Amino acid sequence: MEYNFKEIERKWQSYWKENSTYKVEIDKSRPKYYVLDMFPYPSGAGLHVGHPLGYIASDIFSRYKRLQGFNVLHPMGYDSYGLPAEQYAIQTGQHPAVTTAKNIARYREQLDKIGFCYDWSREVRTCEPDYYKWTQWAFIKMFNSYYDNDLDKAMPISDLVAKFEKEGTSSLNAASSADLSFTAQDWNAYSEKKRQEILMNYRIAYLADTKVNFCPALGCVLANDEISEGLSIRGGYPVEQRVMRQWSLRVSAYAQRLLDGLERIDWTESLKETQKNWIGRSEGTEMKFKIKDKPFDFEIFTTRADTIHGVTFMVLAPESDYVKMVTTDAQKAEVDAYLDQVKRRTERERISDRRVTGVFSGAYAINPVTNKEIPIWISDYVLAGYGTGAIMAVPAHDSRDYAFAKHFNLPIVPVIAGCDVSEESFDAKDGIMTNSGFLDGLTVKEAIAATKKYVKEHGIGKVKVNYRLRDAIFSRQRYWGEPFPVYYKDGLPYVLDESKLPLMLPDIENFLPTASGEPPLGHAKNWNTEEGYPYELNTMPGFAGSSAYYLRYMDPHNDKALVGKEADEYWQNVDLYLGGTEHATGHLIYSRFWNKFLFDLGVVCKDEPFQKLINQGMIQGRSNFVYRIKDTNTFVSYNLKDQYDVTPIHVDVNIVSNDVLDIERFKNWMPDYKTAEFILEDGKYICGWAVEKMSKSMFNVVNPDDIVDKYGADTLRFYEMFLGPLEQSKPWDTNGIDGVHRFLKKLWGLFYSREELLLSDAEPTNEELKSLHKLIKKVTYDIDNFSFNTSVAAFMICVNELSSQKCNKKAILEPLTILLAPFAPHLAEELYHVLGNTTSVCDAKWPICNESYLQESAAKYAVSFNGKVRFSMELPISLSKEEVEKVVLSNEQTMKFMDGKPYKKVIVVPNKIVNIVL
RNA sequence: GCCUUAGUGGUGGAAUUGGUAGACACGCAGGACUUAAAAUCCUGUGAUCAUUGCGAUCGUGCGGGUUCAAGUCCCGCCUGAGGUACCA
Repeated sequence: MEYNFKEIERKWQSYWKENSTYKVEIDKSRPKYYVLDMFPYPSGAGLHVGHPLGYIASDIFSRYKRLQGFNVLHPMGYDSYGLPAEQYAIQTGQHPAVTTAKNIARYREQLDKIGFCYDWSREVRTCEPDYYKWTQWAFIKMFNSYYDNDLDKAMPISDLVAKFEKEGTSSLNAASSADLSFTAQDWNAYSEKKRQEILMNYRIAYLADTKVNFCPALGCVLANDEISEGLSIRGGYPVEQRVMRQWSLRVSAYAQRLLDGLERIDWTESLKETQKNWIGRSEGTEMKFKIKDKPFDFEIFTTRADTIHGVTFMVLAPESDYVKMVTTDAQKAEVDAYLDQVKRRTERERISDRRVTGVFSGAYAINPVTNKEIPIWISDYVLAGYGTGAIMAVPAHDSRDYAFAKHFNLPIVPVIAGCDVSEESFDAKDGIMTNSGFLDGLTVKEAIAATKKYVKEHGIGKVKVNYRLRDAIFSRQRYWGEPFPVYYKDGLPYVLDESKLPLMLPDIENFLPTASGEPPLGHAKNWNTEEGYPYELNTMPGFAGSSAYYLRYMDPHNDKALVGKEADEYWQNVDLYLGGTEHATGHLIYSRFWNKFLFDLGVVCKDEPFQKLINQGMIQGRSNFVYRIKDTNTFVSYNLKDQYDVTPIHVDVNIVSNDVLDIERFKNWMPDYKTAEFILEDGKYICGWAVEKMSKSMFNVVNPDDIVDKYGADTLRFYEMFLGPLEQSKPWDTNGIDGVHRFLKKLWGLFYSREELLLSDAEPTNEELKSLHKLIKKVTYDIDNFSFNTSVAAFMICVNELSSQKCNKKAILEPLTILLAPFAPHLAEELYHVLGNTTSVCDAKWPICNESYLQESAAKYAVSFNGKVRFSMELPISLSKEEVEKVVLSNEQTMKFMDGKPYKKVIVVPNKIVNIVL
C-alpha cells in the first residue's frame, strides 16, 4: 500500500474534530502548560509558507508536552482590529467587518490543512463585542487609577482624592504629568472642573494635549513604535509633529518595573537588550543653575556631573519654557526667527539633516560649582521631551556639544588629563580629572560620585533617574477599533459605568479617515449616551486588543470577568510564547505594562505574562530569474547568459523546480511569453536565483496549500523544521522537500510493503533497540531545546537504520510512532491505529530512553601523537583509563611512532581519544 | 556611534561539556531496474597532491595567543543581519 497522505490527513483531521481531541479544561490532577503563538492580523493576502513556521514549532512543543503528561493550553485567535485590517478594507472598497470576516475564514481554512492542535473553542477575535468589552473595562480601570511611587503600584483614584481632601499634595509621591502643589484647603475650594483637571495629571489613562506623530496619509496618530526614521512603519508615509488632545496610557510609571521584570524571565538576550534600550534608564544628576540678573534658576539633567568644571555654555531646547524666561530684549528678534525656523522643520528633516543650528539667548547662567558666568544658547539638538529640556554643555567631552562649540566658536576646556580635544571630543568615561578643583586626581567614576555628593550637600541638585520610555498615545482617528467607554459632559470626559459595557462600535457607511484628523465616528448617527452626552469619537489603537488576549484564552466565555479566579490560578501565565522580533518595542512592552496593571489590581496572579519567549526567524523568499536577450523574446539559460546582453526577469517560482524552468508552463504564464524561444543547456533551462523578501511582485510567494496538496501537511511540517534553526532567518527553498517526503515514505515502508502489512510481535534485537533509544534521547533533548532541525535528521538516521535491518517489530515501531506524533501528527495517528490502538496517539505516553541500550561493548580509540591522529583501535568498554593507557603503549603501531623516544604524558579522555605527547 | 547576533563544502545546515570538522538533506557524478522516461534503489562527493596500495598536506571570515588537542576559550580586526540613536 502506498503512503496516501491525502486520505490519511483528511481522515484524521475529521477524527480530531469529531472527538474534540484538542479541547482542554482545567484539570487540577495534571500540571498545566500554556503554549501561545502571537495571534495574526488576518490580512487579505492569506498565509504564505513563512507564517506557519512558528505555529508548527509551537504545535510540536504543545503535542510533546501533552505526551509528557501536561495539561496543555494551546489556543489561537485573531487580532482583527486596527490599521492593517482597515487599510485592506479601504483598498478593496469594502466594509472592514466584511473583509475581516472573510480573511479570518480564509486563514482558518489554511491553518486547518496543516493539522494544528489548537483548541478552537477558545478562539478570540479582538473585534468581537464580548472580547472588546474587556479591553474597554481595563481602560475604565486605568482611568480610575493612579500610580503611587511609594507603594510602587497602581491604586484607586478615590484614594488620591481622599489624600487631597486631607493633606493636599504635601506627602504625595505619585506619577504625574506635571508637578503640582496645593493644600487640602485649596483642593476643597476648587471647582469640580478644576479638580477633574488636576486628577487628569495622575490618572493612568489620561487625556492631555500632547505632541504627537500625526500621519496625514493614514489620517491618524501613531505611537513611537509605529514609526521608523520619520516614516510610518505601515505604508511608509511621512509623519509630522502636531499638538492634539489625546488619550494616553501612563506606561512611563511602570518603567522601572518593566526593566526589573526582565531579570526574571527567560527571553533571549537580544530581545531583553532591545527592551532595555527602549526603556532607556539613565542615572544622573539634576542640577540647578542660577541665571545672572534674574530671580529664578533652571534645572538641567546630566550623567556626567564630573565634567562640571568643563561647562562652557548652556543649551535650551527650542520648545523649553525657559526660552521665553531668559531671552533678553536685545536677542528677542533673533531668537524668535530661530524658533520659527525650527518649527517649520519636520521630524524627518531634522533626522536627515544634522546641520548645527542655534542662537544665543543673550542671557548668562552661573555655574553653581565654579561661579563662572556662561552663555545660554538655544538649539534643536536638545530635546524638550527628555530630562528637563536643558543641558550643561561640555564640548571637550561630548561630541554634540563639541560640534556646536566649534561651529559657534565657543571655548573648549578639557577636564580629563592627557586627552587631545583639538580634532574631536573625548567622550569616554575613562581617565583622571584635571582642571577641576576638588575633583582633581580622581578617576571619572569617583568624580561622578563625588560631584553627586557635593551637589546634594550644597543644595544645588539631586540624584535623578530618567527614562526614555514615553507614555503610549492611545487615541486613533480611525473607525476600525474599540470605541472608548467615554462621554463628554461640559467638556470634561467621564467613563461609562462598567455595567454599560460593551459600548458597541456603531455601523457606519463612510468609515474613511480624514487628512485633517477628524475621527470617522463623527459620521455615526445618534452616537450618544442615554442622557444625550456625546461619546468620545476616537478609537483605541491596535495594541489595545492584543495587550491582554492571552488572559482571555484562559476563560474565553466568562461574561463576569476578563478571566475568572479559578482559571487565573490554574493557568497563571504563558509558559512559552512564540512570535517575531518585530513586536519587541510594541506589543511586548504594552502587554507587560497591561499585565502589571492588572496584577496591581489583583486581577491576575503573575506580574510577568510571558515566562519564556522564542522568536522564530523570518522566512525570506527565494526568487528565480530568467534571462531575456535584449530586444528579443529569446531566453538564455543561466550558465550561458554571460555570452549575451541580457535582462534578468523575475519568474514565478511555482513553475520552476530545482531551478529548472518548466518551459510549457512558462509559455502559458503570461501572454507575452507565448512565442518565447529558449537557448538551453543540456536540454534544460536553468534559472538564476536570489534571496529577497517574500512578496507578490517578486513572484516568489509559496502558498502552504500548494505544498500540502502536493506532499501533504506532515511533509510540510517536517520540512519547515528541517530548513534550519528556528530562530534564524532563512530563505524558503522548495528544493529539498523531496528528501523529507522520501523519508516519510520510507517510514511508511516499515509498516507496509505493497499490499501487505508487515508487523511482527517478535522481540527486537539489541541493534534495533539501540536505534530506537538513540532517537528517543536525541528527540527529547532537541524538543526541550527547540532544536527541531536536528531531530528531523535523527529521525532520518533511525528510519534508515531500521529499514536496512528490515525491522517490523511492534515493540520498536510503536514508540517510534509516538515520537513522530508531534512532528507528523496525521501519519503518526494512522500508524498508531494500524498498530492496533483505538485511542488517539495524542494521549499516548512519551517514551523514555533506556541508556543501557546505548552502551557500546567496544570503544573505538583514536590514537594520536602530539595531537595528530595516527591510527585507531578497538578496546573493551570496561577498561579503565589506566588499562587503556597500558594497552595503547604496548601496541606495535605505538612503538613505531615513538621510535624509541620516551613519552612525556599520555592523555586518555572518555571521548575515546588517546593522545601521546612525546 | 552604541547594543545584539552571525560568518563552516556547490547549497541549506550538523558538531550538546575544547576531543577523529562537514551529521542529515539537497545538488552533482556513476551504476541498477526500464524499449525509453519518470519513480525507486545502490555507490561516490571539502580542497590539493598522490592514486599500484597504505595515503599525505591544507582546511570552520582575517591576524595573533592559550592547550597534548580550538569551529568551540582569550586578544586584536574584517564583513553581513537586526535593533536603537542629537536621550546629555
